[in-house]
Amino acid sequence: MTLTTAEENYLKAIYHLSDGGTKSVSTNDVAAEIKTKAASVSDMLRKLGEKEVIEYRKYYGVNITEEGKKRALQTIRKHRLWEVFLVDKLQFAWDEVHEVAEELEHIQSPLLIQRLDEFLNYPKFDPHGDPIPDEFGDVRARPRVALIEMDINQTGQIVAVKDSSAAFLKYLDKVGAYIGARIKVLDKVEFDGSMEILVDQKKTLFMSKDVAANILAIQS
Amino acid sequence: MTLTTAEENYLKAIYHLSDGGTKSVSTNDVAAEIKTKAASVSDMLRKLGEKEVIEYRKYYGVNITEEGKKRALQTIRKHRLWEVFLVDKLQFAWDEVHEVAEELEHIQSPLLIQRLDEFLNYPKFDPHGDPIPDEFGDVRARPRVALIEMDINQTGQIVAVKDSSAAFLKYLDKVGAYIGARIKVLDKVEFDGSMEILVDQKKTLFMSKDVAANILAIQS
DNA sequence: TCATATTTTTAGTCACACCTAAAACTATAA
DNA sequence: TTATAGTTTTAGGTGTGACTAAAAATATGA
Repeated sequence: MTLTTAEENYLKAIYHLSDGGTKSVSTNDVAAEIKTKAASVSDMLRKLGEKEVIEYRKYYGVNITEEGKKRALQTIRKHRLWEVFLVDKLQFAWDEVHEVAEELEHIQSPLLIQRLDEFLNYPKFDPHGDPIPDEFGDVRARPRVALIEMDINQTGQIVAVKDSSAAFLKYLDKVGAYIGARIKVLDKVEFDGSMEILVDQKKTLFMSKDVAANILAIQS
Repeated sequence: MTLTTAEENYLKAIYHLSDGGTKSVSTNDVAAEIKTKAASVSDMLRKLGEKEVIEYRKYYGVNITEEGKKRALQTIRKHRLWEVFLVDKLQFAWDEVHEVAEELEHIQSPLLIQRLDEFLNYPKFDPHGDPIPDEFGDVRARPRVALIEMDINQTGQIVAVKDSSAAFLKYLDKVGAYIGARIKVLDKVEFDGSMEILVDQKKTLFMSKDVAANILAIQS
């Protein structure tokens, strides 16, 4: 059973909205994510239900099935591998890759993905720090905390952002933060929750609590 | 004005069937090439005519316009660059690349193609020896050499004969050589100048130096 | 020239993925 | 509990790109 490009996109959206299949997702939520109308979503949910990649109860939202989860993870794997390719091999900036990867992820060729994975040396994380599922859909999770949760003098490494909008990525780039940067919390201002961060042992960065809440790090 | 994937495929087919825009192409020929029915082709030709990438006179076939030629060459450029990528970087065999490249060629991102071209070191020919148009649609024609001038292990494609007498053409036909055949020089016998040639990756051919001097090839 | 064969176009359908408008259902709060 | 607000579905329609069947145009040959 094959899925069309549109169906793959719906399934991926449902997977993300359901936090990896742990929550129900409403029709309206899917419509907002896909940027389409609720009426179109109803149609599609009926179809995805028939294909048994979701469980669909009218008026009560959807849950993704095991098969659906597997399919969604395959698409996510392809998306993230292509992102690594674009950044590592074609010198794309990390905020330029999403749209292109969105197209590339629908190319149908298991051999292509296998060889691409090999060519990229089996990367485990994409340029945004998100984990790349293996061919069986298994993900190597890394415990991540929002930067704002870290204590003074703690060290770590930036691994991801919550809000990956182009605007936010551009901002990070401008101030000199990036996925992979080694960081140390120099100060937390109690008054407004803002933080002072040392980046790569040399650059000091001031950020509001809103920014610090959007940056995810692993602690070391 | 943008073209859909289907429209790009039609345009590419028309470009090839018309020998680069030098001949008219019939509805049935297009149908055979695209593997669809003549009725579907009629519909599409009307649409491509409206978009002015072909000139369409009902019942009299189509001619590709300058704009159409440019569009077709862009698609061909993308197809061939992806083929180079698949073979050179992902270790695909030459006969495994076509279907995947057929999908990849429709990805819409000028930056992607520019960077891919750079990454591949601006290749001029694809793995089948076909020339890769530059971003303006210009193609570098390849100098022809007599087969006898080629070295052992060199690959290429037969493009013409010097002596085009019926007798010689008949002889070529009989032994299985033809204009367009992919060849590889397996051996050159010093004693009498005769050659051993692999045709289309499967057939081995022995020919005298007189025959080899009469066949023109491009090298790949 | 005229009947016939071949090619091509038109007419009418279908599936897909979207839309708007309206109806149906669920949730909420007085 | 009942009116109403919000959500979701249904009904009906659109454009794309395919299809079949039938009509129309062109080509061919006695």
